[in-house]
Order: sequence, then structure tokens, then C-alpha cells
Amino acid sequence: MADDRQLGLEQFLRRLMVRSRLSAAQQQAIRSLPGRPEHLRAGHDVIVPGEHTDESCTVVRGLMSRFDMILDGGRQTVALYLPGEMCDLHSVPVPTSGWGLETLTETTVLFVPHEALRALTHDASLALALWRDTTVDGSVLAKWVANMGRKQAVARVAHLLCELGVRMEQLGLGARTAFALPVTQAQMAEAAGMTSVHLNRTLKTLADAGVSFTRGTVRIADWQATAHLAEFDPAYLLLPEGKQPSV
Amino acid sequence: MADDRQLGLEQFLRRLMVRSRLSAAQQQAIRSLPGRPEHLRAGHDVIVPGEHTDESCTVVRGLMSRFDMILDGGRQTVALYLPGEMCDLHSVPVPTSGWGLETLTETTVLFVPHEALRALTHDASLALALWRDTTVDGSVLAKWVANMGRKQAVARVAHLLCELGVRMEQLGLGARTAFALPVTQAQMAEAAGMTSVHLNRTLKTLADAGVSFTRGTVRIADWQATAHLAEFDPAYLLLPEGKQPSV
DNA sequence: CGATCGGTTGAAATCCGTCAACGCCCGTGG
DNA sequence: CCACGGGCGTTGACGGATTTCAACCGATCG
Repeated sequence: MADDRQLGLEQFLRRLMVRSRLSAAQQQAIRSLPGRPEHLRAGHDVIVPGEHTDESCTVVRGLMSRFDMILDGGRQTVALYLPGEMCDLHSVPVPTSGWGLETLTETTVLFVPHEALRALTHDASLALALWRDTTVDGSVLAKWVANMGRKQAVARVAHLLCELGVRMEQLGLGARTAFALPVTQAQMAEAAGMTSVHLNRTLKTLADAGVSFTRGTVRIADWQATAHLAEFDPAYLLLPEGKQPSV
Repeated sequence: MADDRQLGLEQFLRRLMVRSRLSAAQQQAIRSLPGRPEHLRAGHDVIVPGEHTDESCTVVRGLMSRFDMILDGGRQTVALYLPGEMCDLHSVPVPTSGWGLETLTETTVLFVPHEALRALTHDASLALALWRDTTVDGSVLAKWVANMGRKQAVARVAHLLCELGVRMEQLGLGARTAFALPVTQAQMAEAAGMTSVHLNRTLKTLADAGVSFTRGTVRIADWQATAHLAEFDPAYLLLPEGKQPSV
């Protein structure tokens, strides 16, 4: 539908405004961005690693992953994107992406030309807002590095679920303790940096701790305990409480 | 010395210009940034995780690491910073850093107030250049996630050494096949996401492949073979060959 | 000369990947 | 209606990779 452009931009704007103060005119500039919505099946590669692109895409509905490819054909998910998030915002300053982008579920995306996004940077506050948005991405990546490097499977998976819970809740897509995540165990294993077999066993262990992931739904019975188990501290998600400075 | 400010800014400018075209006036704006140089011993924590800061810092001489802390007191290095790189550029849009910053060797840093950096963003091209610089950081982080997630010790360490080789070479600090890296094995283990004991054994294995790391010097006898072993493709470092677009 | 730090090594325990098989569900086609 | 096949989840057994614990050695420094 044609409304997907409006919807996608509205969600993107809302995400920006979580961390950045924007004037009415600046908000309007976001809402007026051009965009081409597209509806995609699960498992579709939007961008193949190494491909050059001149548009970014935001998730309208569904779930996407940015991944790197290993020689043996295996994939490692390096970032997950939820509705309202611009997967490829970093390609505005650097259009040659070494990463692939794929849909994990049936997903509606909105393609926005780089040219239009670059034009926004003539407004210093908007430039800062966009820059800030990719910084959040970087912060999440850094946390993922720390998790992969130092934690073992149970804590790593728990951390991933906590992170997704908070992000979902922030987007109004459920509670951090109960939200839909319609992905396969194999897909989740790619994000957690482990085998699907081992993820399966890990989920079993987590079930004893009151964390379940069945039929596409995550439930966390005891948030405090799980967050502690995962050593999860949401600070790195850079959520509100005292907005960030503007220019 | 007072010249450290000039030197640091000049190196930072050079780094920016690897990927961004800047006019004479824009270059001058970088060179005119205020800055407070400081000389620090090895192992000094410049920023403690969670601390708020209103300046960024660039490495003038030496080596720094950005790290995350685990409950048991262990640290995971999430990024390494070489001379000319601005460790904390991402703190310009988001001044509350969840990360710590420490010197790995004796290091000279230059602190630059956020205010001055934010002022630069009124020039859209400079804003894009700074944004692009943090994007490179993010790209490296993503690659680290992929390495941690999917590769085992030998390939992971080899990849780290290849990356540092290329980055060092780019900065004129040696050849990718022979460069100084005066860090301890424990420090390198923190970056590679493994125990110092296992790193030690891994280095031994790598020695058979012609990769040595002794007395603070890395030597890679057969670059091709090592890059292949590590599945190292420098594309993610976003080096020149066709500069990035400006506004 | 003792103390400390960084590097090295061995042995045991643990985590995780691999291989292989099985069951379930569901859609498809006979 | 049933047979078949494929995707997905589950489980067991095995082996390899990595951590942990502990000890030792050499160099450096007070």
C-alpha cells in the first residue's frame, strides 16, 4: 500500500525523536522524504555483501538482519533491525557496504535514496540526529563484541533476548518480558554466534531459568534474574532520560 | 610539548582525508580545533565505563583500547585506536559512553572539546566527514562480531594482526608484514576474545605459518597465505580507491 | 636478593561443534 | 484420503577447542 511510505517514515521519525529534539520543520523534512515501499518474503537477500547501493532501507514491518559471510557459506548476523530502524543509514556516508542484508520474516521495507538523506545534513541538527542514530548501532555492535568475546552460550542468548525485549518495548511492540519474535532457532543461532544445535540446548537450559522461546514468542518470567544472568544493562542502547545535546 | 596539539590534529585531518574530500577552509577548521594534549603511562584508564564526558580524544602517539567490563572484573577490548584516530568521536552525538578507554602503551592523547567538534557540523561536508569516520569504527566492530562469532582462535588472531598491519601501514607506521605492536599477550588476548594462555598457544601455532609476534613486533612472512588463513578482506576498513561522496 | 611481571607449559575440566538420527508439523500431490 | 517430502526442532554420542588451575622460568627493578 501507498501508506507504507508514510508509516515507515513516521516510525523512523519517532525513533530519531527518542534521542534527538527536532523542530516541527525538521520533523516535516523527515516525513517528506521520498521512499519506495516493498513487500518481501522471509529469507530474501536485500543486499548481497559487497554490493554498491544508493539507497538506505528502513523496516516498516517485520525483521531484518545484517550479516557477514564466512568462506564455508555460513553467515554471522552482526545486527538485527526492528520496525522504524534504518538498516543502512551508515551507507549514507559510505555507500559501499561489505555486509549483506536479509529479511528474517515476511517484511515490508522502505527504500530511501541516499541523495535525499544526504540533503538533510545541510541542517546541522538533522545531521547530528542521523549521525547519532548510527552511533546507537555502533554501541550495540560494541556490546555484541563484548558478549561474543567473553560470555558463554547461556548468558549470550539471555543477553540477546533482553536486548530485543527492551528494543521491542521501546517500539511499542510488546513488553520486554513477553514479545513476538517469529524467527527460527537457526536464525537466532546465527545472531548469537553459535550452532543451532547448541542454541537449542541453551534454550533448554534457559527454560529452567524461566526464559522461554516457543512458537515465535519470547517470555521472560523473572526480568531481574534474567538481566543479572545475562549481565544486561540497557545503558548501551542509549535510551532517553535526558535527551542528547543538539547543535 | 605544545606541538602535540598541531601534530595530533594534523594526523586526525590526514585520517579524515583518506576517505573525505575537504576544501582548504575545511582543512583549516580541523587544524584550528582547540585541544589539550596529555602524556599518559601504559595501563591508564582515560575514561571509566559509564562516565560522562564533554571531550573526545585522539591518539597522537601510542595505542589505546576501548573496552567493556565483565562482572568478574575481566575486560573485553571492543576497539583499538592508533595514532590519528579519534577514539571517542561517537561521543560527540552521544556524550554518555558506556565504555572505558585505556592506554595500552605509553601514549600521548589530545583532548578536543565536544563543543568545538559539534560546531563543525554546521558545515555539511564536515559533518559528513565526521559521521563517516565513526561509520568506519562501526564497520570494524561489525567485522569483529563476525570474527568472534564464527572463527576459532588461529583465524581470529591472524585476522586481528592482518587488520592492524593494514591500519598501521595506512598510517605510515610500518609495513603490513612488519610493524611494531608493543603490547603484552594479555592485552592482545583481551582484544582477541580469549585467554592469555590460549593466545600464547595460538601464537605458537601461527609461528608455524610464518606469523610471529615477539618483543613487540609482528612479522608476517607470507601475507597472501595469512590473509587467506584469516579470511581477511580489507574492504571493511573502507580505505580510499574512489573517495566517498560529499554533500 | 627478593618481588613482580610477562611469558611458557602441562593436565584436567568444560564448553561447544559435528555428525547423525528421529519426530513433528504441514503443505503438496497422487 | 493418504503418501511423501521438506523445514524445523530435538536428542545422543563423540571429538575438538578453549578455559581453568597451577606451576615454573627469565628478565627487570627496587
